[in-house]
Amino acid sequence: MNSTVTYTISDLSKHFDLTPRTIRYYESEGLLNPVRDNGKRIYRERDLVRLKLILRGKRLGFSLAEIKTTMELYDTQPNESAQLRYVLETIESHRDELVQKQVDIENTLAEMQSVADNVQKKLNSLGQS
Amino acid sequence: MNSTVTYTISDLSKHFDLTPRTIRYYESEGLLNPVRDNGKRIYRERDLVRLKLILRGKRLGFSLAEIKTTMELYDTQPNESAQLRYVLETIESHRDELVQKQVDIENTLAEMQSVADNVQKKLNSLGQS
DNA sequence: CATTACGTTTACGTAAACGTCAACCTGAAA
DNA sequence: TTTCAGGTTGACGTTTACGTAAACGTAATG
Repeated sequence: MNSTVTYTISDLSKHFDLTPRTIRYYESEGLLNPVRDNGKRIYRERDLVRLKLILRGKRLGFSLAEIKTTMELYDTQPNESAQLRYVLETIESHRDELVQKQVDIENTLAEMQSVADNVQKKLNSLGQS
Repeated sequence: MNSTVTYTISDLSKHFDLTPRTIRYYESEGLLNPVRDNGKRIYRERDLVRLKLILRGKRLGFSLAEIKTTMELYDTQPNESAQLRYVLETIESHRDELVQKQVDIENTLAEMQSVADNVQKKLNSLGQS
């Protein structure tokens, strides 16, 4: 009972609201590699996961190249201690970058709230006149 | 006693680690507008603030066009209730987008931590053999 | 059996965000 | 006074992330 679920490119296209062109482009850049059935691309669960990672990376402002190297880093499981240490260092720097973004978001949200408050006050006083 | 602090383009260039070309580009796109002294650009506090906003926006993955319209939105103080309501709506949608990014970051950090834990375990067991 | 839907590759086009000259001006320092 | 460090405006080049169109294959459907 090997119920391997598969998807066509238009399945993914609809589900993630991407054009087929975009999905093929991600493959050409080495971010996806679906199997082929008579030339046609067949996507499996693994590709779905990768696509989600790509889109999340893009939402966070990372380039496809960055997303690729990151996924490769997390995929490969090295055995040499030097390599392992390198992975840890890279994760560390990625973490720092993400924490910086958190700070940026917090500050931006706070500023937005203050602007929104002012606008709301203006709206209230205007409706009351 | 009008102590108006000013900066040259290379001042900003060094302080923000940007090339002059980049700073001029931001101006050409309407994101900055320094005054001129005999043709030369003179930047004041207001420009510094704007530049910080630009860089923060970029760190969060926004385009220069988005950053521009956002800064304009927060700059202008409309008086019509329709306009005020529009500002509130826009802020709301920006907020949603930022909150989504927060979620993305939280999830990413969690996954990174789990990978780091595994790598660390591997490193420990390797050093112990 | 012709059409339609869906897929493929190849290739040129495009917008954004700068990099990289070239050719020029200008004020201060040697 | 020459020289040089720093500034200016074009203008063309480059990378990324796709859009778009052409030309073709294939499988199901009326």
